[in-house]
Amino acid sequence: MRSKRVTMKDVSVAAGVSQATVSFVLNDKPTETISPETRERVRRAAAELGYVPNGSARALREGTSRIVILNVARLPHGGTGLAAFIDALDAELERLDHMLLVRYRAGSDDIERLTAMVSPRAVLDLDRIYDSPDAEQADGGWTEGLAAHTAVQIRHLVETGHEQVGFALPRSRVAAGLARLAALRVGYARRVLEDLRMPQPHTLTLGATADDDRRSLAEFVERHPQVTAVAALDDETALRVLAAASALGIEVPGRLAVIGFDDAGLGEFATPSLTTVRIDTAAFGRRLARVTLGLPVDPAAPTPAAAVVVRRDSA
Amino acid sequence: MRSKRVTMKDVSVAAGVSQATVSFVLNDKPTETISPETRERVRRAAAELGYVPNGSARALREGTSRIVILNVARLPHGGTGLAAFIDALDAELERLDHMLLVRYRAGSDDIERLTAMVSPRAVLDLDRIYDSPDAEQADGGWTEGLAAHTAVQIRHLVETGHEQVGFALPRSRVAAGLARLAALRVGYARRVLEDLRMPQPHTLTLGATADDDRRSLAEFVERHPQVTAVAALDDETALRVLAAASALGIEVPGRLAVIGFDDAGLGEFATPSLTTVRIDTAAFGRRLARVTLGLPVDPAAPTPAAAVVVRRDSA
DNA sequence: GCGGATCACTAAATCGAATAAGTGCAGTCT
DNA sequence: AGACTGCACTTATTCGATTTAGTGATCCGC
Repeated sequence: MRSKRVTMKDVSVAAGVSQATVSFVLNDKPTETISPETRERVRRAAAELGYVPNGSARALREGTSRIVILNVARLPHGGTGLAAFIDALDAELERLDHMLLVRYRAGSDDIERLTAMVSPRAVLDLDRIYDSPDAEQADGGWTEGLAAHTAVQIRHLVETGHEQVGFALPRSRVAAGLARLAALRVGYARRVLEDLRMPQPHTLTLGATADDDRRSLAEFVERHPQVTAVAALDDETALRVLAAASALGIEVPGRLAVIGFDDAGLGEFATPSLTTVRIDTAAFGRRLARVTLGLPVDPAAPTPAAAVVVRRDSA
Repeated sequence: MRSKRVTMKDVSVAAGVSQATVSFVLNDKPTETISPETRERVRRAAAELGYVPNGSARALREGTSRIVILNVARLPHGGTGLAAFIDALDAELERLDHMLLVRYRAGSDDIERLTAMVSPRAVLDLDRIYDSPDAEQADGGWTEGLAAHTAVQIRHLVETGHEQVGFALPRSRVAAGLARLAALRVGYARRVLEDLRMPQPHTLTLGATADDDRRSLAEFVERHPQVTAVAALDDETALRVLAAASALGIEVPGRLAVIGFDDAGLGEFATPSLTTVRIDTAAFGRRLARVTLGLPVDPAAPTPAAAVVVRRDSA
């Protein structure tokens, strides 16, 4: 029952040509001249036998496999933006005959092991887009987009009349690998406020438990009574602010408006329901796929991904 | 600057032996007799040059790479149990000189592509433990544990005096790939209740929006007034039940107790805070790693992983 | 002191694909 | 007619590891 893998040799025998010819046909080598009839025969034989190229052999010969690794420090808590990003990246890579695999547990030594074991075409980093041998700036517009999207979040607060805003971060998660992302977000928030000639944000750092959150928030509102709205790092953080506010009797959005980031699904079910920013990361994903493989980016593609405020009750 | 990869040949030259000898030494081939001095020389040379075996070459020769794929249908929403499971699986595989990579986007054709491209040692499925060529029942005690853990969840409700319980499922997620897991959980719940000579559970299926949830819950409590507690598929589902109950003015846990599954972190911050089941999945992960690679399972290892009720306010 | 076993290795084949370097043949140019 | 070019392929090498089948040297028994 276990029919062994079909190799190029099998295809060549079936088509009555040499193995090299099969390779030329199947890879559409433009430098080689193969007659249309032979091409057809080879292709048919390959299809009939169900030939699938062996990735290991290919990787050995070419020096690099057709695998792209996405490095994620910790298990992500499903924001829809992240999911869509991964989906799109994956789909586009698949179209380009590559495959996306995700690696948890970052670490520099890990990347070395990874490189040796799978010779990936590139290693991307969710947090910091990692350097690949092919594309120096394999960014795909991510950070650029991050700035734009942070602007959408902050601007919503300003446009709804808030003059002094805060930025909420979870301490534990920041330590666990979101440090860089958090720093970027805070930086962009500062810049947006500067551009709008608004005062800089105060930082609200949550703790490890619900009690910590309450204490932090209580202290925060007391220390900064002029702050009437907070933008959170993500929806989970925002939901924690909501919970703490509810426990403290702080009215949301009356006394304090709260806005999340990267709609995570659960926000809709909170009370008050969470206003957040929904990001169309699919375009990013597709673009990053091409950039990563060193392909030209379709200039007609919509470059600046859309981010819209999902306006619910909390802001 | 870009010093090319160190190969076995390089090591053999440095150690003054043949390439075959290097392979024998580095892989500790028991059938071969190599003198201690030579072994030492080879090892030193390899260490000095920083030799790392090429995974592609190895995979080509051996027919299978040292990569294990964990197939996850959709982006998971970080339960701590899942995270710990993945961490432990990963760590143990690393100890055994293998590597865990995660693949989103399941699908049978995908597995074929995957097999061809990376020749993984095994493909595991978060939902259903997938068959690998080596281990027929590469289960690692997962389903067995799932039964035990579901029992812990249900028993908590029964022990706190509830005579008729419900089981809450999200419709959308069930469709999106948790179908099998959900079916297993419901099945185990039924069995536990049967064993306890309690009535079978009624199913509460949530919808797509907060409004749907409210309607579903309102109908559920009206139809089944005797149900005083619900066990949820996971924490996210439980939090949605909590939100709907709060909106409907249904007292939790007074009128309806709610218990989650696989402590997801956010439950602590809800009001009322979510009672849930915390699972020690690390032992599973380690065990599964060994089973997957066809290694004997350490009999001294604690087999039945512990699951404890994290008792908070909702049940 | 000579056949055979054991030791400590080495040479070479192998995995499957990509590709550089040929090869034979038809047609073209001069 | 002979050299040359282009076409349609094939042969053979390569990637880096594992592994089988040797190969000389030493040791053992009788």
